[in-house]
Amino acid sequence: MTEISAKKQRIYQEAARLFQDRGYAATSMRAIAGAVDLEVSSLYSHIRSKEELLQEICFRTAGQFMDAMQAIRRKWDNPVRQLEEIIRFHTRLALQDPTSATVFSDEWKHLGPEEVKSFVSMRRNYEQQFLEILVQGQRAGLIRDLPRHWIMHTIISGLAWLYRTQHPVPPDEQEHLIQTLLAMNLHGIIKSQNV
Amino acid sequence: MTEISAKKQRIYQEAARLFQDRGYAATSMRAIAGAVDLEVSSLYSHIRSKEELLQEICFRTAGQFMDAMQAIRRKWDNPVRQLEEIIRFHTRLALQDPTSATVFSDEWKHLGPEEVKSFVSMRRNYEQQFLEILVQGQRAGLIRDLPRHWIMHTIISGLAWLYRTQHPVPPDEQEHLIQTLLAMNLHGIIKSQNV
DNA sequence: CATTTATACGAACGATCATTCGTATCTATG
DNA sequence: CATAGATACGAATGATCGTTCGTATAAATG
Repeated sequence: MTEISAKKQRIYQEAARLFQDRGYAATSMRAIAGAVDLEVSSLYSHIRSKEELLQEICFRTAGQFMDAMQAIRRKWDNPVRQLEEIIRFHTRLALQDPTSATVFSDEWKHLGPEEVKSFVSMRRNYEQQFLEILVQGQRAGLIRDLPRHWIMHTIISGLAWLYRTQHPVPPDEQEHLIQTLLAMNLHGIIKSQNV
Repeated sequence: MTEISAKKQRIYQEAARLFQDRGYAATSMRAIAGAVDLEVSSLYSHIRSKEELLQEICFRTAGQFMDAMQAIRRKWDNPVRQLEEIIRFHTRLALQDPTSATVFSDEWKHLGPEEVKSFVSMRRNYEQQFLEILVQGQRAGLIRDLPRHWIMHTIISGLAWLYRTQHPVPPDEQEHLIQTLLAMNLHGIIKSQNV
């Protein structure tokens, strides 16, 4: 019944790729149609509108982030370990689905007014949970007493190049990359330890 | 003679703001005209085209980055100090002109084909100089032997939230923010020193 | 085989886009 | 005052946009 046709999946995939390359506003339905070898009008046999494409990509990715955050907070109680797992998840998702990650991160502002409100609300929820982890880490004396908002934004923003730049990282380097990102975020890039 | 009229400056300023909010493609000349209290056709008494606005913003900001990089490399020879000054400059520019910084960072892909080539070439030059600083720091044993491209992208990307998110930082907090960003990038967020 | 259902298409619609043109007004200079 | 140049405007142009509609074909169902 509610089976997702292969063609529909293909449309979403190509739409995400085009949204990443040119941005939502600069991507025409004609361009999407061309990418999936259809005429423009034929697209509407599969999707309702251009904005539906954007909505699906944004909220599906948002759901993945929310689910991951919840799972991580359930599974571990050490806040530093939780942070590590969050960075792990961001990295894996960015490498596995960079186009969706970019659309999620950059193009959500082109959603309709009510969808934007819903989206921002989800993101605020996510950030709130992130901040709580930092609070716990600081209370436990594990994390430096730096302003938590600045820590959070720097960590999240510092991972954005993974999907924004088109540097493809081979799968066998993925764990090396994650270890490097963890080292940088947790211990910085300076060798000497006199802080 | 080559005096820049106040109205022209105003147009560039409002254009950058709109490009940041809605993106280049989704910003109409009518919206820009409305923001500076003009009719659309009147804009063309001051500027040549919509793309000229984008070009000016992108390449002016690119020039600022290139100049800063050159000045820093001339003034200091300690690579860690050079990195510190780069982070300082990114932060100051992001806080002082966040709209231009966003356009520079996100909207350059809407430049024409030849301008994109020129822009990417400048950015590659900048990144090359950044990498050289990291090489020197690693050779001197000051910077951890992590992959340099990953270090560079993480640092630069980790500063992007300063202009991307609309968190206004009051001027008297600016130095505190810079110190926090330096601490995070150089030494991480973890208290314990057993690495 | 007959009938429904899903998919594809060409043509067209109204809206909006960036830009141009002729003209009017305003400002500064002779 | 007269003239010239800069600035502002309304109207129009051609292009492109997302979407709809009627129809045709292909696939699935009875």
